[in-house]
Amino acid sequence: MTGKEKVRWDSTRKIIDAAEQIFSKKGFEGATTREIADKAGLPKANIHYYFPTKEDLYVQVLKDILAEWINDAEIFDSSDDPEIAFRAYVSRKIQHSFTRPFASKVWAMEVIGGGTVFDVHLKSSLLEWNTKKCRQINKWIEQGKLRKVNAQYLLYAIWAMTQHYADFEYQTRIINNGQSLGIEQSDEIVENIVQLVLRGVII
Amino acid sequence: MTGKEKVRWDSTRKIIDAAEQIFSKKGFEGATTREIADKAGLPKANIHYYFPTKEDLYVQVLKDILAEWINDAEIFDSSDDPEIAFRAYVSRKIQHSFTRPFASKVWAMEVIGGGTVFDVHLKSSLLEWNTKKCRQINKWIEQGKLRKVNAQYLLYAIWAMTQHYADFEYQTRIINNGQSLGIEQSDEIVENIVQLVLRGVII
DNA sequence: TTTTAACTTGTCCAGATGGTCAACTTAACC
DNA sequence: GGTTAAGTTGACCATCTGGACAAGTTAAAA
Repeated sequence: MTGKEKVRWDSTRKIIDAAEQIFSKKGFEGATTREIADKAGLPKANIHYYFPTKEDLYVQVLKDILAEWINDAEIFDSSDDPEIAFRAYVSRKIQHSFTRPFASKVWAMEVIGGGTVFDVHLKSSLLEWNTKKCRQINKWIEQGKLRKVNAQYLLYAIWAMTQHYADFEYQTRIINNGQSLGIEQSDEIVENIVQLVLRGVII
Repeated sequence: MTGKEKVRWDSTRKIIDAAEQIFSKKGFEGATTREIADKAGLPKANIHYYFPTKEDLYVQVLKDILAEWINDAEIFDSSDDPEIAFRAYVSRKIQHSFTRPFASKVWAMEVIGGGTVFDVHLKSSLLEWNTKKCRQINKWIEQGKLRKVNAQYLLYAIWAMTQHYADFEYQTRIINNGQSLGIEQSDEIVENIVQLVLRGVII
């Protein structure tokens, strides 16, 4: 990758990173292209060269995030042992809360706000992901590895708890005396969520 | 309450209700006073008569929500039996997800976005609430009623799971074939969360 | 070297934004 | 019934918004 290719790649990367931060603070409507441009260190017109509209950019940011989550969830199928699978999945998800804190927030804002963009571009990917995971949990139940729980509600519970540490980072920081929960606490957090889940579902 | 008093009360109520909806869709920056006025069925200038600035209105909406949550959590102290207390609290929280769906979303957006307003006006109330609840859980642990768990993380877990059904209603709806989880499912949801919590903490 | 397509950016614009204000109506108190 | 304070509202404004565009620069192909 040289010359123009590299320039294109660098610029889009810079723009998406900046957009992720601004969208995560203000949501789609509240974010301004100027602010995104400033954070990216590029003129506003340049943003519009790579992403014709604000919405195009927003969609790209959301697609990136879902792709990463779907990737995270692959690990769910990595083991036939639900304990290992749950722990691996939660662990990855929590890691990402710390290493890529803005991504999940953009998603959260989009969904909370009613998912206008979501509806058109992301619905089917999410549904597919969800169906697959439910099927896996139900398989474990059939195999007698898990208690007979509602797979969907269990998935929501795991989702909710892991998301919390990313999305509500600000709230947990306030409660933790203004000190961010760092990567050092992540093992503790993971273990806590996993314990709760396992005691709930392992026979 | 007659005449002017009633007028004032009616108008502020209408405005706050409308604001709650708009803020929950667009966040603080994305919401416009015009849109709030339209939803409230009042001229924009009238909004500014009761709430001089957009931020004044926003703060009021957030304060209302926190007040309700603090009220919800009173029930936590209503019983010495943690099982009864947890069930009552989760149940109330989930009820509110259905009866007042916008409130929690405004809060979520504020916190996710970094809590500028939160910081100044709501921090201390939240901290006080949190400390009290942790103390109660720790008391139960000392009394041997609960397993030795980290009270703070347990509180986060309960918080996250209950919030999920309010904040991510849109996502759960998509997954549920476009059909909203109605008040009819609320018992099921409550029982699911409570079971997970109880299996995790009851000795 | 010339040509061409990709990229950059300062400038501009129609429409929207939060908020003001002055003219007005309503209801309560003397 | 007259005075006053509370409430209403259309018109207005400085500023900001997403986006268009034309004049430029860069780098790769001919």
